[in-house]
Amino acid sequence: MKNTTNDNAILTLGNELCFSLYACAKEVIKIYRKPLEKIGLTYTQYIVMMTLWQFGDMSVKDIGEKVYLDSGTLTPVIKKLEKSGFVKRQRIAEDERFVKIILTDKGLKLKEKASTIPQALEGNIYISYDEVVTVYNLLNKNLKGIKEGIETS
Amino acid sequence: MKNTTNDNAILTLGNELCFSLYACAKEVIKIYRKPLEKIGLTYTQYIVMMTLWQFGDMSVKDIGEKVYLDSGTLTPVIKKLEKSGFVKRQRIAEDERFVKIILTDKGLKLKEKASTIPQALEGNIYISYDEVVTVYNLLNKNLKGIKEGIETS
DNA sequence: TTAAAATAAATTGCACACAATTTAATTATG
DNA sequence: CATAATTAAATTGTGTGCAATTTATTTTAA
Repeated sequence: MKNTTNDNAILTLGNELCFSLYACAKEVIKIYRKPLEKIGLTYTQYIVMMTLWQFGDMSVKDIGEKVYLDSGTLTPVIKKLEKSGFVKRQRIAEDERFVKIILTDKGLKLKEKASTIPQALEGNIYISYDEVVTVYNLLNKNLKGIKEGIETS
Repeated sequence: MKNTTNDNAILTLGNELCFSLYACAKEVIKIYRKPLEKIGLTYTQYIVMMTLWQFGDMSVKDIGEKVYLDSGTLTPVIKKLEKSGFVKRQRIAEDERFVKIILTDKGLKLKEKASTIPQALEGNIYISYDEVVTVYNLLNKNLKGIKEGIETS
């Protein structure tokens, strides 16, 4: 549902919200840094691995659509994951333009270790469970709108 | 109000929320890129300028506290703003450790041009005004908690 | 059917973002 | 009062993030 009001107030507040998003994302990701380092991942590598754990082996393009990153960012990130031994890269025979990213045994095993990562948030969330649900749903609603807005532009 | 529940659900959902924050912040900031480029700013430079417009001349440290960035990021950003002629940098006589960032005439005049920047969000916000208010308040509440949690740790 | 258009990755260049360290200045303390 | 501890910026090194371009491959169309 696209907002088409002429009211300027939402734009001014949206501008403030943009900064809050920017700052809050950075600060929350900072909480993850140390525990992720212990299992040998950066946050960007972590969300790529989570995508592979959840959806299985997939192309760079498909990963990019899930994590909102393009090949310019993903190629070096995935190459580092390969160097760490968590994934393998393989051109797809049916269409050599695609590179399939495949979890190795080591990458698959990492999933268990990574299951403790969300505990880093313990004591670092200052809104209630219901409020987390509310923010989560509204951000995803907005994100979906932006994504579809770009696709159809 | 620190959340101290043992319930694991909020951590799992918090982990998902972290990604939504990360993705939503990136996508919204992307909307700003072109209009900001027209007035000669990046998003990071924009939030530094907004801080100076709102609070007046201040030190690198004080800017950092407002925008959640350290001198490692701010020093090169501010040097670019200086090269563009929007600010001047000046050591404070009373305490030479501090560098005061001072708006130039050009930097002050930019405020008017920048007042049109939030219009970039027109047609790109897919939640209602009330929902924007809700997300904004909850993110700031959480951000405040994290900030105070770090200060007192 | 083959040259043009489209597509997926990779590459390039620029701008952060941040931890860790260094430098310079100020304050605290024995 | 002199040295140690602290503090603010700057520097260094690594890792994104993205627009624009390039390369390789596949699809479309004349």
